[in-house]
Amino acid sequence: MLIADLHIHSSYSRATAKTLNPENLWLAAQRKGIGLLGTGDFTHPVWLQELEQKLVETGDGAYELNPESARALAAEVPGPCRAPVRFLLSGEISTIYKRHGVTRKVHSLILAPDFAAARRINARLDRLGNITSDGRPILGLDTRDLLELCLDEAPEVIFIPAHIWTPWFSLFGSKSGFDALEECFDDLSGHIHALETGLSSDPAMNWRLSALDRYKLVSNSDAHSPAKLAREANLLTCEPTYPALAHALSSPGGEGLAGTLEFFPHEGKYHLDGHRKCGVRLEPSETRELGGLCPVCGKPLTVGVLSRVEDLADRPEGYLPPNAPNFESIVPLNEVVGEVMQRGPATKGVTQAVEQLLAEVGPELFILRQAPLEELERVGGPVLSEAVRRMRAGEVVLEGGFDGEFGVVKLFTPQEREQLKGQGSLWREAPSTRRQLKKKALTKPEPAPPLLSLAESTGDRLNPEQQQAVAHRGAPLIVRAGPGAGKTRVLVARAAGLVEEGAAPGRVLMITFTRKAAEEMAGRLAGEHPAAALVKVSTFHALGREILAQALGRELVILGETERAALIKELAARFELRPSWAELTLTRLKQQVHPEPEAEIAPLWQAYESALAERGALDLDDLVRRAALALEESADLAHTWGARFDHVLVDEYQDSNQAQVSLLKFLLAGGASLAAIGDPDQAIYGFRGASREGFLRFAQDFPGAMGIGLTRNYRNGEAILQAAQGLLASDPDPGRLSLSAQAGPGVKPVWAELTSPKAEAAWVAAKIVELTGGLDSRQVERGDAGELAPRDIAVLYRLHAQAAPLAQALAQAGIPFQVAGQEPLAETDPLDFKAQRVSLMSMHAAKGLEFAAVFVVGVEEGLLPYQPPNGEPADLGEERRLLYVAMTRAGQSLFLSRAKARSLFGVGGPRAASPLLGDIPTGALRTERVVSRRRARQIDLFA
DNA sequence: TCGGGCAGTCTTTTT
DNA sequence: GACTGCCCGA
Repeated sequence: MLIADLHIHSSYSRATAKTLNPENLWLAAQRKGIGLLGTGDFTHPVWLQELEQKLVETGDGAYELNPESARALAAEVPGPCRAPVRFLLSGEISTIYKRHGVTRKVHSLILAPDFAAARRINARLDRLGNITSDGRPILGLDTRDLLELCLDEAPEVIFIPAHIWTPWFSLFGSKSGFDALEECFDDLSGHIHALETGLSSDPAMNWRLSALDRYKLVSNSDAHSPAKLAREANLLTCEPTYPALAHALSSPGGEGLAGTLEFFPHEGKYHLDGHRKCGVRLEPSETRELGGLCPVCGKPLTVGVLSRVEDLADRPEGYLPPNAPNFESIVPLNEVVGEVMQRGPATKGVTQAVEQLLAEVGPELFILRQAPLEELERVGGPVLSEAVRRMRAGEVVLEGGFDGEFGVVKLFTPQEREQLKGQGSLWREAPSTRRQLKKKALTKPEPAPPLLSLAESTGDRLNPEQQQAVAHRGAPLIVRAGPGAGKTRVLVARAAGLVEEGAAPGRVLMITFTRKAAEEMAGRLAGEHPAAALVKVSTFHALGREILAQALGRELVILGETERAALIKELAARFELRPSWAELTLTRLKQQVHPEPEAEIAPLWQAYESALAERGALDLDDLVRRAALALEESADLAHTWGARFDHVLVDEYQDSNQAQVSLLKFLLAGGASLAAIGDPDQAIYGFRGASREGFLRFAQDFPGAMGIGLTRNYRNGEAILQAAQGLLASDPDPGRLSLSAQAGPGVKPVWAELTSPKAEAAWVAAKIVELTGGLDSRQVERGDAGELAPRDIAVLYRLHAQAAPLAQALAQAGIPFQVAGQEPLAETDPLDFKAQRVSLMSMHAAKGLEFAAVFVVGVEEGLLPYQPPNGEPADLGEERRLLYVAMTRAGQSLFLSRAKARSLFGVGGPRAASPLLGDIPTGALRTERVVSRRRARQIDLFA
């Protein structure tokens, strides 16, 4: 019989023993009696490298410690324990992602057939996330997609959902799992053959689900230290090779896998239900009676494994399937001896006694399972043999674990201990009074924010104003819509409505400002109505390009951004002008169809234009302007494009500039209808020639215009909206709409002041861990868990230069993230577009997006409003709107923060809070006092 | 013609 | 703080 423990961790995983290296694993495996051991953490490149150096292949994907090391270490293995140890490459991956609107956190055990396959899988994972920060990496990837990736790289991969019943991180977990395996793995469900039952459940509990009949049940230790190896394990009758194991775990018959060694499930940390903080432990029936709520704090209970099994079970307790594999419940030897000696399982005396047993009897699992009781009595005394007998017979006293608290298994009653006292060699040790473990006072966690509806609008129905905007026909329409008012929804519904009324979809034009917005819009249109998918969606730039290409009869040569900068730099030097100023000024000029360059720029303007002409090239800004010019110059062209569309819709109208409006007028010349939507309070592209005034001038540009206001905000909690609207009040506008929050009161935005950008980044990372409900179980067990997925969270900054420390802190915390606009450096993976991560992006880039939680960092003087060194004075109004945009991205939670000192472009020193902060009404924010970590540790020590 | 040293510069974005 | 471009000496 071969004992296999396939799920362990290395020292490269969080909260694991530093001694977890190949040599110590080899030693520990023999002491336990394990013949086949997973290496753990093969996804960690450094660990994998160490394994490659220290292990040699024995053929068929199994490895052993190199002979030199084995010889050198042999003396350290107690004689009766010496036996061969084979390794298989194993690892665990944590996926955290949103599926069907619910945050899912699932752990998967993966066995790779050989080093080459492990490296292939790692190469793919490396492109999708951070696999170096932790031996058990966290990826924002759907578990199904992870399986697909593994199958792509190694079709023979063994993929096992890990500890399937634990509440926080598992396939069937009550907090973030699924009700059926197929919900998780979809079309790839057939590739799953085995399930890991975890410490808190045993096979008997799993047999109660007929849905699991077709799966092999395996048990592993998930050890974080050598001592915990094989606390659960598998009994194999097959050869110690990868293919043999793969066969044993997938063959429909029983061959190969004879059974498992199990914890008493009660001893697991999540067997029963309850609240650790409230001291409430409940049986499943009690939980049901209480409606799942804690009788002390009233919040939802942490529902444990037993409850969860009962919820999904379709068979009664005690059901025994035909040909049920065997399983044995065991208690770790140091716990057995600890109880015999009335000492803690990790105390010196117990350790010595265990050592003696290993040296005289054999490996731990042999002692627990097979050693003759007489022999145990001879070495350890009658109490020990009686303890082991009871364990083998299942005569134990159990106290179920709950909400992260381990359960207790007792072999003796106190009276028995008295009676047995004084007998046997192990018993001679004087019992010490058990020290009461002093529990650290838990910091009181903040109340969990009430979940707000993030729905963009009220279900399927449009509100009356939205409806009016959709149904309006005739005169040009301008819709002024605050954040979260359902702009996109109105545009999509309007376009679809026009098509349904009989408009030819190809003659309906939807204009956006970015390609991303265009793509999203096209997707939404396709979802709304099959014919609406044919509506033309384009950016102003793409449209200009199309018009110009037609006018010129050829494809355009467009000067790249770097070439343009180089050219301007060259010319600026010739005319003794600052290149950055020249670039900006040229761009601004080109936002008009007929620019009038002022004297200072005129020579450069002319030189630049002739340089372009010489190359037969255009720059980006030319696309719209030149298209408008071409339409002015050619009546034919103007006629063609004036008749091209029957309906034109424009998104984000506050971003349009004079050249774009001019182009728009040409498109409407043949009588097409116009509907524009936007929010002048979100005009943040003044540097590109767009101004809020352009929006307010709509009625002059398009006479007879009809205006509609959308005032119901479906995105932000009321507290967030109030703070944001308060900010704007410093910039009065009689036309401004007063918005009403539909999503409930929500919680106040948080304001925090940190000492440095690094401290600020660390604070953000810690908050994100909280919001996602912890990324590992230790974090989860600390308190109330948030339920956001990484993709629900964004960190917004004024300058890209702020991204670096944030990225570093998030990487360190193992949070999947992406920095917008600087991805193409690394090779992209086909699964990249599906990966879900925390977004780090500029406030500008965040316009039009929404997130459940938003961090606005660097709310500091000089940074917001940004004051460029020796540049023009900042446009306070525009920067205020920028902060407004940033704040209104947040649905549930908004965090504003600053560093008290920051060095920007080399100049360091203290920095005040942003003057814009003073525009937010006092009381609209909740200031969070942040204690630095060093200080916090001191307080902790003296408490 | 090379390279070391020094001064000047540093947003936000569109195909 | 990091990069570029320019000047100057060898």
